[in-house]
Amino acid sequence: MQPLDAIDTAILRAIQQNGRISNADLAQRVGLSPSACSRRLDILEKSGVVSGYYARISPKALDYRMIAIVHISLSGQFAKTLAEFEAAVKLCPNVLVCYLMSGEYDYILRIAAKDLEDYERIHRDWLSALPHVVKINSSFALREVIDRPSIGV
Amino acid sequence: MQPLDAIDTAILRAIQQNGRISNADLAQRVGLSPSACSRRLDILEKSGVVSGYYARISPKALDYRMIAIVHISLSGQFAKTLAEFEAAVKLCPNVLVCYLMSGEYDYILRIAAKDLEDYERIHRDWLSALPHVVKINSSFALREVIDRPSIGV
DNA sequence: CGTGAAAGGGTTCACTC
DNA sequence: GAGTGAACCCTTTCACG
Repeated sequence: MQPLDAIDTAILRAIQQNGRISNADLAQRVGLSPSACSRRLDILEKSGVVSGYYARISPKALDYRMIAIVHISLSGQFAKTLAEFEAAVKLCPNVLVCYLMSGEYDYILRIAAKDLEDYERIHRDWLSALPHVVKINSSFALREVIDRPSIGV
Repeated sequence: MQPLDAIDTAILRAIQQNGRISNADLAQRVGLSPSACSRRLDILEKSGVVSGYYARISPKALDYRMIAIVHISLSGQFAKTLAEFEAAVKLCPNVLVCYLMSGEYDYILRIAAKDLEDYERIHRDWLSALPHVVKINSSFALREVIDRPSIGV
């Protein structure tokens, strides 16, 4: 991937804020003709810099008002242990993010729940049932300060 | 917000996967006429269930290969202390996510960096310079298992 | 990279069931 | 609420300078 110039950067910034902007408007905003802008965007999409377009659904509007951050430790780091855990965690729709980590805990999860009672259900029926888990540590978000879809460019 | 029926759910699922789907295609996919589909989507947007559309930029394509999870403790929980910290953290473009938390640490951050050297720079120039910080704990993602933009509907 | 034009498709009405 | 049909606007995408 060749480095991005100022115009590519401006394109990325624009479509990151508005994924449904038309090519004509985008071109005007970055100071390019529609054809040139379309060519650049095409390259950015085909090269994988733009990996897709998504609608953002507000969790609150769907009545998901709680965000929990959960640290999990497993009984070992064998490949089979990790694979089985990951296959199981992928089945839980409340898990928004899951990272395999270095350090004290093996996994960090971000989980959406409707309320504390809902979280208790998730904890009981999903988290505690995950294979190879030996330690679960939950904490709760009091406020969302930043939530960017990607790095600022 | 009134509860969503099966068609609303199907609409949300579709636009979550493809934010640039045309209303005509969307209508066909959920089994509605274009006009009815447009009306429903309009309601979903105006009521805030759909909070926007955005392009997903691949951090890897921009050469950001590292994800760090950082736990931070402040010297107090006074409103002024939190406000000053949050104002400062918002200025760092590498911070993708920041939550004010209950529990042992005050904040959890998700940070993108190009490599370890880049992360050291961020740690030195940004994190350590944030006001009121008394404790920083960094760990690194070995693998991204799940990263959903929103909850599955 | 910009211009211009052609073609194709999408959105959005008013109206009906 | 949902479907139909048509008009209008806009977008995309060429070939060429």
